[in-house]
This record gives sequence, structure tokens and C-alpha cells, in this order.
Amino acid sequence: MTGRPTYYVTTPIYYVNDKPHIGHAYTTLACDVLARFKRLDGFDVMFLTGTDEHGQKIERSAERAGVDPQTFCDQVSLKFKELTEAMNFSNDQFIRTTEERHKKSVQHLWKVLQEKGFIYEDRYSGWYSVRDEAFYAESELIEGQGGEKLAPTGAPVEWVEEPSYFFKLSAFEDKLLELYDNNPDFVMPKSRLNEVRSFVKGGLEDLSVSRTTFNWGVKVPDAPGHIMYVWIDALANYLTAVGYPDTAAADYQKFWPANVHIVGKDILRFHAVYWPAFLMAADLPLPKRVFAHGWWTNEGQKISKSLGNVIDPFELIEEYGLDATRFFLLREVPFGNDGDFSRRAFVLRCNADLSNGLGNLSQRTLSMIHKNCDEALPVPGDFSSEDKELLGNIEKTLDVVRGHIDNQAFHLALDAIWTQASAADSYISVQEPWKLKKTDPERMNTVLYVLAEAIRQLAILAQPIMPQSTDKLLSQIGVSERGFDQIGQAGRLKPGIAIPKPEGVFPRFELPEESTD
RNA sequence: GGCCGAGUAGCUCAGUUGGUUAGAGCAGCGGAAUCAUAAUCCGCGUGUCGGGGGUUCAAGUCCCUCCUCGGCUACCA
Repeated sequence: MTGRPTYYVTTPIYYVNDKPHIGHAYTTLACDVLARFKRLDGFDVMFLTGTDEHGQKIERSAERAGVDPQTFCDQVSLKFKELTEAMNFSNDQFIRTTEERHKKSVQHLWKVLQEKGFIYEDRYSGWYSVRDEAFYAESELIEGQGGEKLAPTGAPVEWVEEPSYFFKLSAFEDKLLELYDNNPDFVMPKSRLNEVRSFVKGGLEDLSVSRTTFNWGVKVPDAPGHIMYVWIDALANYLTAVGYPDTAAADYQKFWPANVHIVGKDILRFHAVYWPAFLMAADLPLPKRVFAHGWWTNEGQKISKSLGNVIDPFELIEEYGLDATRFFLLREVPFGNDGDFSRRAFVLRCNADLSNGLGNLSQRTLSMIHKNCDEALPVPGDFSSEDKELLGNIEKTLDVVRGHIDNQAFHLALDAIWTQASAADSYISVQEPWKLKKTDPERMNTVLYVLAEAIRQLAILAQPIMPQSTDKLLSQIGVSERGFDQIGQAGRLKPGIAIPKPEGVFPRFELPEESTD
């Protein structure tokens, strides 16, 4: 064992009833940045994503598609895998709930919960639509012309009961509240913790965790006809991936409990209430944090399939390139807030920060070195106080960024890096290396060296967000050691290395035409 | 309906436990520079800090009230 610190980050598993959209890309992107950051910071990282493939909806979708459920899942799951490649995600695993290892894991967890007395058999009742083959909540029902109750789809519903197993969620009310009180960072952002807490305070009902009305799912052990229903199956994927039920497994030992589950705000409750309750019931350690992020709107409009304004991440990458897309999504909006995706904001943001900012900074610097220093990094003289100040501030930025990353505050982390890029531009204006070229070439060499150093470190810091672009930048200045331990003195550039004619890394975008309104 | 949160410059937002002339980025305007992806640098904001009332020597920052917006209020993930 190396003794390196470990870090386990997860995305939700994505339900294969839907194609990948911007929301999926966003969630996984956040996790990818966390994972990349921690790896560069010396951590042993497990980054997990995957697909949730069970349930009646899948069964029916497969039927409609004229294929068996497994084939259907294989097809859709593949699309999510393609997204991880298209977005350059660095997940260590891609788990699927239809995998044998997961079925074993969930069935074991079930048995443990049952042995400990937290699962019991009863009857589940609710409003059921035969036509839709689905249960509806009382609040979802609409009223027909004669005052009769109808499903939101307009289908008639009837009150039905079926046998079901229940999880004693009600037994965990106090323990959960205690958890939130003792670990105020367990749910983030803070406003979400308040919601979760008030939900629990409002009282918890036991949870129906099995169904008999469909077959596509994990079988309940020793209970013919019963299929596990959603939560235990889905949430347990986080355990399965590290080896559960083999708690002696190397990965389990290293990575459980998870450091952070990143989720969309829509599934927060399941992660912040059900999940810790399951784990407490099974006597397993709890994850350190559940972070719920917000939703994107599209040009100010709520995104919905019926409006037809769904944002396709593949198209986004096609149009703007991958790294600009990654940058925009995490820079534009505080993680945890809802945000608006607009062409105008995208173009303004990327042009200002990427093309005009970091891109131009490196372009002008490397170009000067290439032209004026025999296409090689010059030997610097003694550093002036301005030199030391610029580089010193950049070195300190690692700590600042680390702090923000540990709070999933991506926009602040990026802001901190870009503040330094901006400082480097100011430094150029003050130093005026183009004048030094004639008046004091020695000093020009030092200034250009300092700037190359600034670029090296800024690029290293920005790697988690924009792996491809920073790779190009670092390659242009011959940097192969790229971990955060290279920040500062340790990784100083060696004078004499070749600096080829630089190529632009961040293309400029055109503003969309103004709509006339 | 109930609970929670938010309303600060054109836009997006920062504003510690109340305390000197309320800040940043972007957009806009003016100037400088010319190494660079017409990029960069410097300078420029008289904002009813949602409305009203109150506490205080002092309130964007506390209390009351009203208005507006948003979130949560369980078994679709």
C-alpha cells in the first residue's frame, strides 16, 4: 500500500429510459473535474458512473422497441458510454445494474437489511392505471368530467393493493436528523440541507421496496414473484463498484465510504434520506457528502422534450469544441444553482476567458520567445520583486483552488485561476518586453521566462477542467511532469528547451445574431 | 395552503459576528500600447442595496409588515 490518500466520487446511475442530455453531461463533468483534480493532487481516485437499467418502464420501452429488455439496455447504456468518451470523462468504472456482480451485491444487502429486522412484508396500495401499467400519486391525479379520478395521461385509475416488502424508513427519523446536525456538510448546498431536514422532520413513512407487477429487475431473495423496486437496487451500485459484499476487497477497503455523491437536485432526497438510512440499517459507513446541483435552462426557457429544446451534448461539442463546453458549464454558474445556457453567454464567456484570456496570454508570450530567443526558452536573470510577486501569487493559487474544489465550488476555483491569468497580462503591460528587446535583452529574457513559468503553472492548474487544451499548452513548452507537486520551484522550466511557433489553442467564436425583440 | 430561501450597478453576482465615501466580472464609454487569436493594459458607476415602518450613536447587514420570484411539501427515475 502506498498510503496515498483516497477519493471516491460518483455520479448517479442514469436511467436508460432516456437519451443522454446536457444534464447527464453536466453531472458527470463535475465528477470528472473532481477526479482529475484529486489525481493530480496525489490522491488514489475511484470515479464511478454508470446506468440504472431495471424497472417496469424499461420493460415496456423494450417491448415497444420490439427487443428484449437486456438488448434494449445494452443499446441505451452504450449511448451513455459514448457520452463519457465524447466528453473525455476519466471514470474508472462504468457500472450497470444488470451486471451479475450488482445483483449479488443488492441481494446481499437486502438479506442484511432483512436479518437486522428492517424489512417486512405487507401490502402496497395506490392508484393504478391498467392502461398505463403504472401507479400514480394522489397528487398527480386529475379530475375527469364526471369528477372521477384520472391518471395524468387521462387513463382511468383504480385503487389496488399488492403484496410488497417495506423498508422501515420511519425508524430512522431521529438518526437522520442527528446526522444532519452533526454533519452540516453532509448535504450541500446548504439550502438543500434545510429542505432535506424539513422533509425528515415532517415524518417518514416506510418505503415500499418490492413489486410483483413486473419482472425486469433483481429478484428478492427467497420471495418468488417479488422484484426489488428502485431504491435499494439503484443506490447500492455505489457499494457494488468497490466490491460489496466483499468488504475485505481492496477497493472497498480503500474507497468506502464515498467522499461525495454528486446528484441532480431531483434525486437529492433519495441520496440524502433513503441512502443513509439503508446504510445505517446495514451498519455500513455513510458517505461524506451528497451534493445536489441545479438545472440548466435553454435561452431562458425551461428544457423539456415537449418544447423540443433539449440540449444535446454531442451537438454542443461538435459546434464549440469539447474544452470550451466543459469550461462554460462549470465557469458560468455556481455549482448548485440553476443556470441559463445561452449562445450569447457562451460566446462572450469563452471569448473573454479562453481566447482573449489564457489563450492570448500564451500566444503572445510563446510567440515572443519563439521570435526573439532563437526558438528556445531563454536563460533568466535574477527575479525582480514583480517577477516574484506574479509567480508567488500563482503558486498560492493551488491552495485556493483546492479549497474551492473541496466545496465543489468550481466557478470560484476557475475564477481564482483566471485572476492570475489576468495578472500575467497586466505584468506584460508593465514590463513591456517588446521594448526590452532593444533596451535590455537580458531583462527581456527574464520577463519571458517568468511568463512561460506563469503559463506552465496556470495550465497545470486548469488541467482538470480542460484536459485537451492544457495538454496542448503544456506540450508547447515541453512540460511532461504535470502533477500539482510541480507547482512552484519543483517544476521550473529548463532554459534551452525548444519553443516552436505557437498555435492557437482556444478559437474565437462569433456572437449569434441578435434576435429582434 | 405550510415550511425555507432570494430580491444589491444594463447583465451575473460578492458583500464576515451591524461601523469610515456599497464592491467584482461581463457589457458600455474614454485613453494608451502594438508582443499577441483587432487580442491586451489603464481610467470611468449620483446604484431609492424590492416597498413601508421600527431598533440603534450607526443597518444592504437586526426586528415587524407588505410585494415579487424561486425551492421543498415521498414511492417516474
